[in-house]
Order: sequence, then C-alpha cells, then structure tokens
Amino acid sequence: MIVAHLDLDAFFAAVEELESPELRTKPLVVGGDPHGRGVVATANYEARKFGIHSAMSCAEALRRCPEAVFIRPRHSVYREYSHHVWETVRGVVPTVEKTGLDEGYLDIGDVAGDFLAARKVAEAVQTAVRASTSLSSSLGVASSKVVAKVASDHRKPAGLTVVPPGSEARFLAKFDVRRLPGVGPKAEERLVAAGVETIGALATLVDADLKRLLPGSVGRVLRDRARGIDPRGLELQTERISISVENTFERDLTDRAQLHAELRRMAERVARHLQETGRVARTVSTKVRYTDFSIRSRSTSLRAGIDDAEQIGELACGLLDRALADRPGALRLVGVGVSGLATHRQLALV
DNA sequence: TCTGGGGTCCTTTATCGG
DNA sequence: TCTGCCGATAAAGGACCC
Repeated sequence: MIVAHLDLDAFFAAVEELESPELRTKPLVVGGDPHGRGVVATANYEARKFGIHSAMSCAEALRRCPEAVFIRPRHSVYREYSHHVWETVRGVVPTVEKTGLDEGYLDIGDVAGDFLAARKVAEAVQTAVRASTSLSSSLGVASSKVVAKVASDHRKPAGLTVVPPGSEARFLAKFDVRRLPGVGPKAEERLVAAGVETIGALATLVDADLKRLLPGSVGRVLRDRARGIDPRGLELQTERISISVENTFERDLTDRAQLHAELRRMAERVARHLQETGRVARTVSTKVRYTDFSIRSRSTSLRAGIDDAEQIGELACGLLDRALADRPGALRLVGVGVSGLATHRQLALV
C-alpha cells in the first residue's frame, strides 16, 4: 500500500485571500466574533506569526493582534472550492477518501508501484491543484495512513514529504506525541506527565506502562501507530450516521421558555436536513453545556423513524427538561441531534 | 466576557428478557 | 420463587478530529 495524505494549507483563509486579494498581506482570522464567544477556525500564515492558531478564542486572537482582519466563515464558498479541488485530484488519482473539505487520502498504489514514482504522482497532484484553483497544498506519502498524515503536516505550507518503507518508525520518533493522530489533549497530558514526550517514546512503552497510561483499546492502537503500524485502509464512500445542530448563546440562558424556543428552531433545521436527504431518524437527543463547560445529554429512541420538526422539537424539549431536572443551572449551549437514520425508501419497502 | 459547530467512535452503565 | 449469569440494546459520557 502506498498512500498519500493531502492537506490544503490554511484552507478557509486561503479561499478568502483568493476572493479578496487585498487580504493577502494582512493577518487574517476566519472564525467567530472577536467580541463574542467565537473561536478561530483558520488563521493565515501572517496571523500565525502572532501566535494565533485554530481553536484559540477570537478574543485572545484579537488581543495578540489588534490589527488582524476578522471574518466569519462562509462554508458554502469553501464547499465550492473544495469540490473543485477534489475533482482535480481525482483527475490524477481516481481513488480518494475525503476526510474533510480540506484534506483526504489518495490511493497511490493503484497508480504506481514504487516510492520514486509515488513522489512524482504526489507532485503532479500538488501542481494540478495549484494550477486549477491557485490553492496551496501539502502532501505526505507513506505506506500507511498515519505516517502519510504526519508527513503531510511536516513541511507546511506547500510541502511534500515522502517516507520510504522501512523508515516509518524512525521518521515518527522525533515528533511530540501530540502530533500523532489519535493523541488529543487528554492523552497528551497523561503521557507527558509520565515523561513520554515523543512518538518514539510512546512506541517503546512496555505493556504494563501502556495499560496504566492509556487504558482500553486506545493504548494499543496508539502505540502501534507510533511504530508506523496502521491497518486502516481507505474508506471510499461513507454514509452520515447522525445530524445535529447546536448553538452557543451570547449570554448564558436560564429561562426555560427561551430554551424551548431555541430547541424548536434547531429542530426545524434538523428536520429540514432529514427531509432534504429523504431520511428519517429513530433517535432524538438533546445536549446542554453548563457554565462550567460540562456537558450533559439525554436521548430517546422511537419504534419508527420521524422527520417532522414538531415531533423532534417536542421530544427535544422533553429531554431538555429531564436534563435540567437532573442538573439545574444556567446553560451556555443547547443542541438537538438525530441518529438511527434510515432512508424513506428503505422504510417504505419494509 | 476564556474555550464553535459538526461530526465519529469507543466505553461504561443501566435495563430487560431468558 | 429467588438468584445469578448471559447477551442484547439503549443511554450517557468522553475523547478525538476537522
């Protein structure tokens, strides 16, 4: 298996720069309101010089760079660009797994048998994407997904990193554990506290230490990945298994009538989504986030699938009441989700 | 006035029927 | 009838990703 991981560089910000060239020389932050509760979705490289990065609160970004330009994300525009990018990629490499608007895996094995040829293919993809969309991308080529992904991140922006077979573990070893896909804030904290700071150190953990630090199945999976071992293949077409809408309020909310009204509005959006895609849902859930940031969810399952806004809203409000009965308090966020999806056609045939 | 919104997957716990 | 166990499923929470 030879796989490439492609990642568009600062995608949202790059699109906005193409749409408004005067932004190119300025620090640019695509995300929420810097005077509200928003976070940074993408910062361009100019803004990153100020220490601004994804997931940082916009208020903090504004503090770090008061002259930065802040703009709200325009997802429909990014979807169009993304579509164009992936059409272009498929023109060079037909077998592709999209994992987001701005990234995905390419099956190079179908196109070329060796890593020298694989590099040529990756270069061709990078060149084609730049030619057809003016967007910059970074690619990693390796024998597995995890190594390709770390490699694509290695020399951003506009990088290309090929990891020859046999050198995977050596390549990964030097990076901080957090760079390994699957290691998030929690796992990083535990590992670093135990002195495991690099992927190389994670790769050499003995079973007893691994079990203690990362219990459950994650430990083994992550240690395998740290060694460059990753059994995952490409997933070519994937079906949605849930749909949800959530919203963080400008100010925390306590009033039940107001919360119910919010939920019903969200239920309408969820229902519209279901109806547009010809699907029904058997499970409805409500999610709340308290002022201390803790999350609670309540869900209920029905015998038959529904796609009606009234019904979803009614159930969602009931679930909210249950959550608030279990734990009262002001809320900063509520959300409505549905799962257990089936298509209308499937259901009608049964 | 720190900390979005849309997802997926995995674990644990509760519940229920043999 | 009571208890224990097993397996299935639903519910809830948690971690992670883009």
